[in-house]
Amino acid sequence: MIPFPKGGTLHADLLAGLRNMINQGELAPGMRVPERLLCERFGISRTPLREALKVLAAEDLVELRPNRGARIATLDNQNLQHLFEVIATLEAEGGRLACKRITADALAEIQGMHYRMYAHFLRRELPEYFTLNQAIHVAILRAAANPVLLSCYNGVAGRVTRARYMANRMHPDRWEAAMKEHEAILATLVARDGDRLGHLLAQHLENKRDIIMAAVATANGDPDPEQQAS
Amino acid sequence: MIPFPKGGTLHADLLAGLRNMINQGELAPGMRVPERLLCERFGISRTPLREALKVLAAEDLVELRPNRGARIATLDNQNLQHLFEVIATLEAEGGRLACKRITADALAEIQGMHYRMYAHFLRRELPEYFTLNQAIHVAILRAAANPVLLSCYNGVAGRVTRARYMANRMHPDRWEAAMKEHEAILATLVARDGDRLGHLLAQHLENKRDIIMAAVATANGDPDPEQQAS
DNA sequence: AAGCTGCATTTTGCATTCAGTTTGGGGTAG
DNA sequence: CTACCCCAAACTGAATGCAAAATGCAGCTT
Repeated sequence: MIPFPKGGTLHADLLAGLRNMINQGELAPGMRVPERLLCERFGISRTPLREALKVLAAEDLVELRPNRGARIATLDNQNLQHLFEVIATLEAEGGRLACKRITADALAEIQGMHYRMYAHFLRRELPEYFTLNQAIHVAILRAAANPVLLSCYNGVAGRVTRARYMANRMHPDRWEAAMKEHEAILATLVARDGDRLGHLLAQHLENKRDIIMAAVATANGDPDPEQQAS
Repeated sequence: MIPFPKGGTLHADLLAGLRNMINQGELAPGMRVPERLLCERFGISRTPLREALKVLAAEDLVELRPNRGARIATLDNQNLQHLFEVIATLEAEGGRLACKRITADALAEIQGMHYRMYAHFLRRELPEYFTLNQAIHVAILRAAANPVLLSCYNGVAGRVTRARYMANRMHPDRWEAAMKEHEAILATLVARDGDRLGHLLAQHLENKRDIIMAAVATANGDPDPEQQAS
C-alpha cells in the first residue's frame, strides 16, 4: 500500500498522486489503468479513484472508453506539435500582457529566479535549471494577471510534463542557446516590449519543442532522431 | 423526474444535461447544487451526479468546497474580461493557422454558413443568426487543424455560454457592424491573410465582449450599463 | 433582547454491493 | 488444423449503505 500526500479530500489527493504517476512514467502512455490494483495500492475504494479518473479524462490525460476501462493517453509527435502550438500561443499572449501589467515586485522576483537559474547553468546543474526555468515561465504567465490564461496554460502544459521528464539531458550548445534566449526574454520583459517578448517566447517554445520531440523520439527507440516536421 | 438525453454512459449524459441547465440559467450562478434534489429529478443515484460535478469543477463551471457542497460558479465582469482575453487569443491564433491550413471544402462550408447567416441577418432572425455565428467561429477554429486548440477553445468558450444566453437581443447598429465584421473576416480568410485575420477576430471578440458585458450588467439590475474597463 | 452552546437533522464523502458488459478460453464442427 | 461458438471469470457502471462533518434550531446565559 503506497502512501500519498493527504491534504484534503481523498479524490483531490488521488488526482495529484495520479498526475505524478503519469508524469513520472509510472503509468506508461497507452497502458490500461488497473483500477483494482491502484485501489489496493492506495488503500482506497474504487469510488474516489473513478472520480479522479473522470477528471483526468476531462483533461485528456487519460482516455476513457465506455465499458472498456481507461488508458493513459499517448503522446505522439502530432500531439506534441499541437500542444506546443497552443502553449506557444498562450505564453506569447502572457508575455504581451505581462509587459503591460507586471508589478515591480514580480519583475524583481523573476530577475532573481533568472540569476539563480544562470548560476545553475554555469554549474551545469540541469534539474535545478529546469525547475527554475519552468518557474520563470509560470511567473511570466502569472504576471499577465489573468487567472483564466494561467489555468488554461497549466492545463495544456501539464499534458507535456511527461515528455519533459524524458528530456532530462540537453546538448551543451542548445543549453547555451536556451540560456541566451532567456537573457533576451528577461531584457525584453524589463523593457516592457510586449510584442517582441511574445515573439521571443514563441520562438523559445519552438526550440523547446524540438528538443523534447527529439528526446521522445530517442526514448521511443529511434537512435538517430532527425524527424521534426514543420 | 426530468428526462435528459441518454446517449451513452449515465455520467456523460448527466454532464451534458447539467451544462445545459447551467447555460440556460436553470442553475443560477452562486446557487448551491442540491445533490439529492437533482438525483431524484433525474431519477438517478448520487454516484454519477458526483462524478459529473467533479468534471464540471475541473472546468471551473462549478466550485466544489470540501464537505460543503458545490456552488455554480459566478461570472463577474472581471471573470468575463479574463475569459474573453483568452478566447480572443485562441481565436486569433486559430485564424492565423486556419489561413495556412484550411481546405477548399472547409472554406466553402464556411462561406455557405456565412451567407445563410447573412440571410438571417436580413430577416432579423436573431437566434438563427447567433447559432450560425457561433458555428462559423468554431469552423474557423476547426480549420486550424489543431485539436488541442479547439478543445482549449471549447473549454473556455463554454464558460461564457451562460452570459451569451443573457445577451439575446442586440442593438440594430451593433448588429450591422457585427455583420460587416464578419464580411471582413470571411474576405480575409479567403485571402489567406493570417495576421490580419487574427487581428480582425480579436477585435470582433472585443466588441462581442462589450455587448455581453453590457447585457450581463443590465441583467444584474444596472439600468444604465456604462462600465466597461479596458 | 442578543449572542452563545449543545443537540438533532441534513448533507457530504467514501465503502460496499449489485447488475450488465466485455473478454478470454475451451470445446466443437468443418 | 482452423474457425466459430458458447460459457465463465473479470471488469466496468451505477446504486445503496454507513460514518463523519456541517447546518439549523432550541434553549440557555449574559
